Order: sequence, then C-alpha cells, then structure tokens
Amino acid sequence: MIRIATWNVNSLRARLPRVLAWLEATKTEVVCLQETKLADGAFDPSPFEAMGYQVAHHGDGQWNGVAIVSSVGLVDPIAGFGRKDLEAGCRILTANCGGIRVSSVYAPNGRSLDDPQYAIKLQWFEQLATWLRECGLPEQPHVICGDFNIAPSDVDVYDVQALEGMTHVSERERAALEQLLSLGYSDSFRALNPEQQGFSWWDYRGGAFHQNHGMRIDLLLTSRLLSARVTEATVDRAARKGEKPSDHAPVTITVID
DNA sequence: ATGGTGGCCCGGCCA
Repeated sequence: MIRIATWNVNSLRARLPRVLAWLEATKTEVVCLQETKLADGAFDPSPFEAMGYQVAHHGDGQWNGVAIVSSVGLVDPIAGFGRKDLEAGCRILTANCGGIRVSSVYAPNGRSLDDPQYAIKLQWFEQLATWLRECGLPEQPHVICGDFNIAPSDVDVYDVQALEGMTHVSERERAALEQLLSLGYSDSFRALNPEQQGFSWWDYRGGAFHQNHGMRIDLLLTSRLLSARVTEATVDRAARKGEKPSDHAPVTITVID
C-alpha cells in the first residue's frame, strides 16, 4: 500500500515547517507539491532527505514550481513536457515512484475569461493531453496530481451563482478537464466520495475558510490501470488551519498493490 | 463595497 498526495503549498520557503511536520505526522509515501516558488538552485532537498525521502524539483524562479517527494523511490524524472518550445513556466514534473508514474502539475490560473491568460490556460491543457498520449501514460499505472485550477462540476464550488462568469467553472475549462478524463483517467476523489464536497482550496480573504467558501480544484486523476487499485481519497482540512497555512489543503489517495 | 489576505520581494504583481 502506498499513499499519494497533492498539495499546493503556496511557497515552499514559507511553508517548509508545515510541510515537514505534515510528512512527519502522516508518513505519506509520495507527495506532489505545487507553487514551490523556487528556482532549482534555491531548492534544498536536505530536510526531505534527512527524513528518508527522495525529491525532484522543477522551478525557474519566484513563480510556479513543482516537486515530487517520495519514500518509495524516485527515478526517471521528466521536467516539463519535454518540449521547451511549448513549455509555459515550470508547471509539470513526472517521475516513477515505486512502479507508479506520478505527475505533479500546476495548471495556469487563467485570471479571467477575457484575459489572454485564459486562452493560455486552455492551450496548456491541450498540450497536456497531447503529451500524455505521446508518452503512452494513459496506458500505464499513472496519476496526475495537482492544482488544476478547475472545479469539475457545480457541486465542487461553494456558490455557483457567485462564481458565474469567472474562471475555474467555465464550460471550456471543464471541457478541457473532460478531455483528460476521456483518455481513461478517473477523478479519484469524486469516484470514491460521490456525496462529499471535498473542497481543497479556500481564499485567504474574507474568512473564506471559516465560512467554507471553497472549491475542489486539487485533483488526483488516475489512469485505468491505477484506478482499480485506489481504495480511499481524503482531504486533510486540518492542514488548512493553524499557523501560516497554505490556502490549499492536501488531498491523499491510498493505492493497494 | 472592485474590497479583502498572503506570497513574491520592496512597488506592484500574482493568486
């Protein structure tokens, strides 16, 4: 059995004590991190290595940045899409962890429907789908973990009306997510918890967490071969509380052999 | 109410 988690930490420098404490407490075997906001040269693997983890990092500066932390092996890392011409920022890192291909992804936010970043977001998802097919990843035991910046359906947001006309819930974004699912991937949390809301992000502003004004945008999409082995999917809401939390909570799946 | 909070790094930008 191994557990695989995804956690947008909103700066690994700011969140390092929380991340290390969470690893110590949960002993989660594989953790995909997003928004490390570090360049590779500024990333220090030693605190993870001291806890028995291997780690790969892909970042080039103060924005974005993704990492994979694993205690069950970490080999064959692939940074980006393997095509620098099509890579917008450091938003995807893939490795083999204990026989499972694991991708840590941080999708573009999109900002607003009329912003050029919205089209870039949709293009990024197109490129992701193309790259997955090219690599044959949908036919392998594979999980795409990360902050997709898309709420898959209306039950995944606190107030549909309040978000009308905003990013994260638009038809085109949801279609982009559906395109990934059509490759055979399953939204593991929703598949295992049809009734739970499972929010994973709450705005820092306006007391959103305490009012549970959140969204479920941090997903673990499992390929067909892997989906059959996933027995549990949980959100650790406690990690959103306390001193200097990220605005995202970790989401964890349990995978049996 | 076009705010609010928190991260980047020090004047806005980004989420």
